[in-house]
Amino acid sequence: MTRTAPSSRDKILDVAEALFARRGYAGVGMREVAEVSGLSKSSLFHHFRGKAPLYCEVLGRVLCRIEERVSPVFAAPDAPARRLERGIGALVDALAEHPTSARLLLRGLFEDDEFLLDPPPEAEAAEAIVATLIRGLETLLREGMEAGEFRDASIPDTVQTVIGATVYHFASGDVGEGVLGAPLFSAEAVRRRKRELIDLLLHGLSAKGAGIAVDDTTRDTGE
Amino acid sequence: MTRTAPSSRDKILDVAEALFARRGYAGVGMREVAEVSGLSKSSLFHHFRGKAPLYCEVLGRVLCRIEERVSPVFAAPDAPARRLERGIGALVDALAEHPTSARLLLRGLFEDDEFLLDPPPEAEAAEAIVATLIRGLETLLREGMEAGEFRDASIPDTVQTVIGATVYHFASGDVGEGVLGAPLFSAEAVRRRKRELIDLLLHGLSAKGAGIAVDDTTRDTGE
DNA sequence: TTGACGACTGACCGAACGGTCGGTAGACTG
DNA sequence: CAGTCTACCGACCGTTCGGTCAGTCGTCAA
Repeated sequence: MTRTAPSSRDKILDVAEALFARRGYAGVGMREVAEVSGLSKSSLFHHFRGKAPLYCEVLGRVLCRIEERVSPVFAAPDAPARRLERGIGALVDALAEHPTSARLLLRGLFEDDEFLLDPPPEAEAAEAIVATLIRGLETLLREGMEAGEFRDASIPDTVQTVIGATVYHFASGDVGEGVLGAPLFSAEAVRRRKRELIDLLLHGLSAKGAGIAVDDTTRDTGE
Repeated sequence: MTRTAPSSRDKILDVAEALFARRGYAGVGMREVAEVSGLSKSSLFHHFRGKAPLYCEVLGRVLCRIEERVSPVFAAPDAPARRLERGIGALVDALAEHPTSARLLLRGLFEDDEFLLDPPPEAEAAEAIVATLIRGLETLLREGMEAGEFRDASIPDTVQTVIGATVYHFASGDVGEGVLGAPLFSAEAVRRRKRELIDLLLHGLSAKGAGIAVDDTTRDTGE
């Protein structure tokens, strides 16, 4: 793990991050990374053992940036509802800060199939961060329910919903901008996203009743 | 547009759907599709003009299956809340019916960058279906707000949340199963997902107040 | 019987892929 | 000044990519 002068190695990581986010692991060639980085292809193999380790390191960097912001909030001494609120805010901020992050994350989620056989050691660090973040959100929700702040919902499903509603949104690209009719990453759009998400979750998880009646009879149609 | 005997052409589409869902557009070669289909690679080019048109047709097929189930529900004469409830149910059922659908959709969302230049005509049909579904959900939400059933939330953001919470969930693969601690597509998991999603949305969008107070002072930290 | 047609194939093409290798230039150390 | 180390490069390897093409085979209408 030689620490090269930050310039070249970091430049490669930056370029690779942008390209992998746009076209995915299989869609990006080392030649292209080299070209955009202003280095020769051989030099990439000097800094990284191969394409897969490079990809995993890019993914790990993104996950670190997110964990740095989110984990402290989850671990704060506030009430669960307040922690959830600030956690969502921190997650949204983290995803909005680098427009590549959400796409990279979502793509990484899919593409770990290809790394299941022969996984580079860099992949473990990434997996660990994901696990930490998920566990943090789980315990936050559990504490909120035990404290009577949240109603009794399925914790795993709520975690999935939070991930989907945050990561998908900032990964949705042109489709998302079509829905919004405006840029995804403008300060205003990010602010609104944060507010809408928090409002929906705090309303939706509120222990005090007053939802809309649910029609149980039609719930299991289909399949 | 020659309608071949359904066997070979459909077999190719089935195989391509499974492979593209697992490894994405760039990650799948025509050779592999041919091999699994039990045909020679040349035969693929007899049935489809190339890789990109094949991919777009696969995507269109998936979107058709979903639209068939969801659109009638959106257009039903029920009250908005009831339509939303049944629409979510139909969407979840449609995504759960073929485990490849959600992944394909999400991947397709990312990869349309590569089709922006030289888009095959098959791509337009897919775009149109997406637009129809989104418009259906938008008008449903608008009507619900105008009728006083839903509180005044951002319609585009709510659409994004619904897409994220449904499509992401069923596309989340191993990560999702790790969160759930159980299979994603078991009848029980699908039933629970439907219930949790509907509960959260109907609670979260309810016009009758009673949410958890939101702390405005800490809302715009970060960035 | 013939001819047209759709389904299908094997051989082949140029380009791009990830990765290796031998070597060079410069900085730093003894 | 010799030895070493790091950053970097051009040339090259075997493989695989999407795609083309000439041609075979069976079917069916005239």
